[in-house]
Amino acid sequence: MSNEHPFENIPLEEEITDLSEFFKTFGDPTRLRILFFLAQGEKNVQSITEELGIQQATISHQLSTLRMLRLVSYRKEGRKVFYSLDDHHIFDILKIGIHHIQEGQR
Amino acid sequence: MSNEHPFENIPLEEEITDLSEFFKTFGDPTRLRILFFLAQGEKNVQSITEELGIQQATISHQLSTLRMLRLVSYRKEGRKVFYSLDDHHIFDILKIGIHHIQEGQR
DNA sequence: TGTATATATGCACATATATACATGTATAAG
DNA sequence: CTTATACATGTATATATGTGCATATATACA
Repeated sequence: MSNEHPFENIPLEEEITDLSEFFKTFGDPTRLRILFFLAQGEKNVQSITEELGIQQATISHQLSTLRMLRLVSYRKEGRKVFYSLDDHHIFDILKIGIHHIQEGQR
Repeated sequence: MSNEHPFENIPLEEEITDLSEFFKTFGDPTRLRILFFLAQGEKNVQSITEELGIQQATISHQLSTLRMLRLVSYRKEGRKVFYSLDDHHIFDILKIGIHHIQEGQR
């Protein structure tokens, strides 16, 4: 995927805006923890809360952000709500990020 | 790259922190515009300033951020400074991001 | 030396954002 | 209908962040 030709055309204003919102969503430790946990498979809110040891309201707020930016999808089952990563892009970006970080250890 | 097994181990606290800083850097329209421009090849500060039509000081501030997070590298030539994308990861992440955005048009 | 050009940096400020606390809504169970 | 459980949402607030303005540094050139 790398070392190809640059982007055919520089993205439009609107795309830049959307894209920055998209990436911004990865830019918070709590949200990243949620995403990495979801990378293990579908999880409900309670189990996320327990895993991260963070207030339930905080988790819900962040899940709301993740939903809006389409980083996660969800499914209701009774009063539980199960979240999962929205598509493979999310997984790929996390992987590349980790690689970049780990290669950069000085 | 996608649909593989989840991350072997959930990243360490420090990796999460570094990673969120890394992604946060993509989460600003001005920085994204700089990155997309640099994806076309090495550019000096002046040309970036002209391309984006933004204050020189603002560009330098953002380049400083991009340098610290190792999204760009640079090279001095006389009093000019030429910036370029640091490694292929940066390019790849931008590409995946664009794909995600463009697929998501409702 | 002195001046112009290219870039970086310090500081201030307005805005954005993450979290805590309280409360609302929905579903299940008795 | 009442109570408990799972989750979402509203509001307030402290902190982080992007940008503008002024100024500093460095290199080239006269």
